[in-house]
Amino acid sequence: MAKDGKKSVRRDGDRPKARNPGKKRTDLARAADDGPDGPGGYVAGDRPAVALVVDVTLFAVDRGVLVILLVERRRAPDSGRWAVPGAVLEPDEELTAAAARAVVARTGVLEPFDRVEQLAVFDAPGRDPRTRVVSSAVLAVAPDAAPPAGGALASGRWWPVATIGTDAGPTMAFDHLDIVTTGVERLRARLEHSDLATALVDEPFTIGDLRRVYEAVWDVELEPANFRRKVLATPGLVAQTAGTRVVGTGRPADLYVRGAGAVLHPPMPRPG
Amino acid sequence: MAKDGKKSVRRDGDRPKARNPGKKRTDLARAADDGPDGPGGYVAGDRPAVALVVDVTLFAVDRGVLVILLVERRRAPDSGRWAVPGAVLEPDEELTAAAARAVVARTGVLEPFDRVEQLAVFDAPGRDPRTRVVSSAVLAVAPDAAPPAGGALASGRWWPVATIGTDAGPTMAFDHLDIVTTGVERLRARLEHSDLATALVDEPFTIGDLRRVYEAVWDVELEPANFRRKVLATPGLVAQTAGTRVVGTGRPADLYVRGAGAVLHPPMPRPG
DNA sequence: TGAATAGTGTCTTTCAGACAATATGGA
DNA sequence: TCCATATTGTCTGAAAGACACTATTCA
Repeated sequence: MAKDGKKSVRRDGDRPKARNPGKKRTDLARAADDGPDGPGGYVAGDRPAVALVVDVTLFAVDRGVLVILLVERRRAPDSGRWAVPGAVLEPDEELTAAAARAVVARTGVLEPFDRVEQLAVFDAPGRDPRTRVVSSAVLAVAPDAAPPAGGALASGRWWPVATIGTDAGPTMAFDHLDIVTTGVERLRARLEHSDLATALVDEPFTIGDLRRVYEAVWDVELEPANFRRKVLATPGLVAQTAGTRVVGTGRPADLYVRGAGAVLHPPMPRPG
Repeated sequence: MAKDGKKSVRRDGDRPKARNPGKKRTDLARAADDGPDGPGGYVAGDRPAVALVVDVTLFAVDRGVLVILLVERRRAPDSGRWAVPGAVLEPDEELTAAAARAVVARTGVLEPFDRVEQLAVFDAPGRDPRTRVVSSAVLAVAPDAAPPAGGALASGRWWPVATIGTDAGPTMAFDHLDIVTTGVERLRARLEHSDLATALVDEPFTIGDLRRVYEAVWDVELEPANFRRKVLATPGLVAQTAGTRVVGTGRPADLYVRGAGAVLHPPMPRPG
C-alpha cells in the first residue's frame, strides 16, 4: 500500500489553464440590460446561451486503494481521453437526479445516491471547445462493494486516484483533471468533518475497516488505538451490532453499522 | 450588541420548499440520448433550456453588526421583495466577473472582488416561477468602510443579517432566504478556517478590530487575550505595522495589515 | 507457540479557555 | 484619580499522539 506520502494528484497551484479562455470581458455596463430583477429579460423562446451540465466524481475504496469512476470518450473532441460521467441538466431535473442518471446510464454502476454533495462549478469560458458549457460538479461515494463497472461493453472504469496525472493513469479530457483534483480534496476534507467515510464501507464493518477507508483516502497511516477511541467517542457516527468478524489472523473485531448521522467536532484529526 | 445567542437566520432544517417543484423526473433512460460524451448533442443554434444566473451574497461588518447587501425587486414576480444581487451569466463571462457586474450595476457598491468564493448551486426546478433558472451563488465580502450603497436612487441596501427572517427584516424573494442562510453559514465556517476575516476590515486594523469582526459574524464574545495569541501565532494572517491607534479610552493598540495569506490550522476556535 | 490484528491503559504534549495582572491612554 | 481597552502571564482541562500492554484467533 502506498504510504510514502507522494501525491500524484495535482494541487490547485499548478492546475492547467483552459485551452481557449477567450477574451475576458468584465464589461460592467452590460448589467444595465437586466434591470434589478434578475433574469428579467426572459420571454418564452428566448433561450439562454450557456449550457449547464452535471459532472460526477464518484469515489470508492477498493482493496485499500481510493478509486474514481471515469468514462472513456468515444467522440471528438478529446476522443480516447477519460472524463468523469456527466449529463446535460434537463429542464425539470435537479442536480442530484442528473448525477444519478449520468452514472447509471454511462457505466451501469447503480449506487445509492443519497449522499451526493455539491462540489464546485467549473466555469472557464474555454473549457469545452464546442460551446459554452458550465459544469456543476458533484461528489458521490460508493460503499466498498462497488465493483468495477460492467464488462467489455461498459465505457466506465474505476481508476486509482493515485495514478491520475501520472503516466500510469488515464489521460484526462477537457478540464476534468481539475474536477478530479477538486473532488479528491473535497472528499479528504469531508472525511475530517462529516461521517461520509461510513458511506465508503459496506455494512456491517469493523473499526479497522473504517480506519482503512481513512487511510486510503488520506494516504496516511493512522494509529489504530487512537482512531478507535475517536470514532467511538463521536455520537451518531457508528452503532455496534451483535457479533464479531475475523478475517485472517488476529482477534475477532466487533461489528458496527452506520450511525444516525454525525458532524465531527472536534474533527477527525488528519496528520500532516 | 446582540450576544444572546438567538439566531434569526433559518437553519437548513426548516427551509421553505420551492413553490412549484414540478413533477420530479428521475427518468434514467434519458441519458441514452447523450451518449458517453457529455453535451454531445449540441449543434449551433440548439440552445439549452436551463438558464444560469449568478447571485451574490456580499457581506460587511458595520459598527459591530454583520450586514448583507440586498436589492429590492421592482418587477413581478415578487415585486417589493428583497433579493441578493444577481445577473444572467453572459456567454463568455466567468462567474466572478458576473458577480462583480451584478453588484456594481445594481447598487453602486464598488468593492474589491478579489476574494469571491463559490457558495452553492440552487437548482430546485420551481425556484423561479417564470422559467427554469439555476443559480450559482457566490460569497463575497467588503471591508469595514463599505458604506450603505447609494442614496435614494439605488435599489440596494445593507440589511443586518440578524433581522432577516424576522418581522423587522426584509421579505425575501424566491428562495433567496435559502441563499442568504447558506451564505451566512459559509461565511461563518470560512472565518474558522481561512483568513477571510481580514478582508472584512479596513487597513490598518488592530487585533481588537479583527476580533470584533469575528464577534459580529459569529454572534459571540471572544476572549481578547486568547484571540490575540491565536491570531499572532498563525503565520501569514496579519503583519504588524509601525504605529498605534487609540480610539476612545484605553491603551493604544498596535496596528496590523493583512498577511500574505493563511490557512488556519488548527482553525480559529468557535464557541458553541 | 508465534504472528497478526483488536482492543485497553496511560503518559506526554499541545492547545483552548478562563482569568489575574500589568500597561497606557483619555475623562 | 478612575475607567476602558490592550497586552502579558499563568493555570486548568480536554484532546491528540505515542506507545506499552492485554485479548483472541489462525497457522
